[in-house]
Amino acid sequence: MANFKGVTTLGFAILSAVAREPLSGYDVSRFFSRPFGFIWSAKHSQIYPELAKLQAAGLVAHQEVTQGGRPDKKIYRITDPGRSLLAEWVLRPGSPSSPRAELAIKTLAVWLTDPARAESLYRQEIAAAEHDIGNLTAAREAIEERHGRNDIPLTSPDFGLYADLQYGLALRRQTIDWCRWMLAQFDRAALANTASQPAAG
Amino acid sequence: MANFKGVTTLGFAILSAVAREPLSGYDVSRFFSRPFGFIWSAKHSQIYPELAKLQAAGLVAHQEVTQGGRPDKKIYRITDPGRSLLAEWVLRPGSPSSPRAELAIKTLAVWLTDPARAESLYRQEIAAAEHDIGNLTAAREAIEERHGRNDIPLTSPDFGLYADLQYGLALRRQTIDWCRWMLAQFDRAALANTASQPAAG
DNA sequence: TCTCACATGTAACTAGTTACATGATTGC
DNA sequence: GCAATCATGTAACTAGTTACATGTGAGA
Repeated sequence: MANFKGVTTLGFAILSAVAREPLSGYDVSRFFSRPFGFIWSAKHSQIYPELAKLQAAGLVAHQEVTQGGRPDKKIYRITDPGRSLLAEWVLRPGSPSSPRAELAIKTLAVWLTDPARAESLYRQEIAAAEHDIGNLTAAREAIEERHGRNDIPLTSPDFGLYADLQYGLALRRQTIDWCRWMLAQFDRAALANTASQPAAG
Repeated sequence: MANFKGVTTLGFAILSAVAREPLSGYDVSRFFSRPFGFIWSAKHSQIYPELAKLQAAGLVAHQEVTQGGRPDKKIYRITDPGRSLLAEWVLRPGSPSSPRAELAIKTLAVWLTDPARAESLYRQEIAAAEHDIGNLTAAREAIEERHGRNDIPLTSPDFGLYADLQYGLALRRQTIDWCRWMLAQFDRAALANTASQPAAG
């Protein structure tokens, strides 16, 4: 049917999240926006039906929690078969996934446009990446407070998240470096342009 | 209807490709696998219908080429309205796109598994990234031969591709660094394990 | 009063992948 | 003989996004 034994990649993503700690659908949805959404994202409209499928397959189970004032919620936890299947899937060799970066497409066609106006594109990307770095760093520090810095036990549920935050941080820093390189290209061209024309004023 | 004035991001990706030089659907399809597929990918089943839509909108035009032996082909080139629309789209501020890295999900759940067996996951990713780097470097060198190193004119159709290859290379190198960090985490744990147990033999 | 956070779901649509369909030429 | 490259398309399906739908409590 899908990725591995009838479970999709999204299914395994959700399993990985509830394996760390029991979560409601709403919690899973939040997890896949901040902080983890920088690495993998999903909307609640996809999450609720997927949780139902995982439950039908016996990979998660839920417990209804009645709350005073707030709406009731369903707290999902992973089952033993769910944990086994997840552990099995993790060790399978992965298929290469292709990124879909809109900025890369824009860059491909940037030679058609005015460099001075294109600059803001990369400045905005830098600002967005810096904002993400703030969030990722905060999440990472929260984990470092619970364990030692660079010393999270490999068997701790925090280990995977810590490693992924590390990955996300490196990616954003990388993006910033590249955007700065792009801006330097634009500046180089602007300088060459100024030099070839007699200074006015 | 879609992204900008009825044209989807895929449509703009194809427009960006044919803006560089006239291409057949097959050529576009190849472009979105190697070398550019490391940055944005699309299958021919998506490309042929999209080219037809772009043509219906007057953004590209094709010319049929009869070939001896080989099947006939349609060479698409961008039209003036196509070029204008693309240039306009490029300068629009972009929306953040979310990556979907399977390895990141596996990493989130890696604490459930045997570290010694998980190592191969990261070794394979390193090998794949090194392979990609070879391809990207070859493509980059082909451009550097036509222009100077780090001296591609901003108005050359090659500039955008060069910048994107640069981006792809940086991303793959980044991935390798992170995978090595992961392997170091596993080794650290293995060493601690050995140290805590009396040596046998 | 209005927006935001909490909380769960469905419906309609768009985007992307896999599989089907056809056919010649080149190299192993 | 078999696989790969060239060449273009369609059909069926899966995955993901946007919009619809409902309701409470807290704070500005």
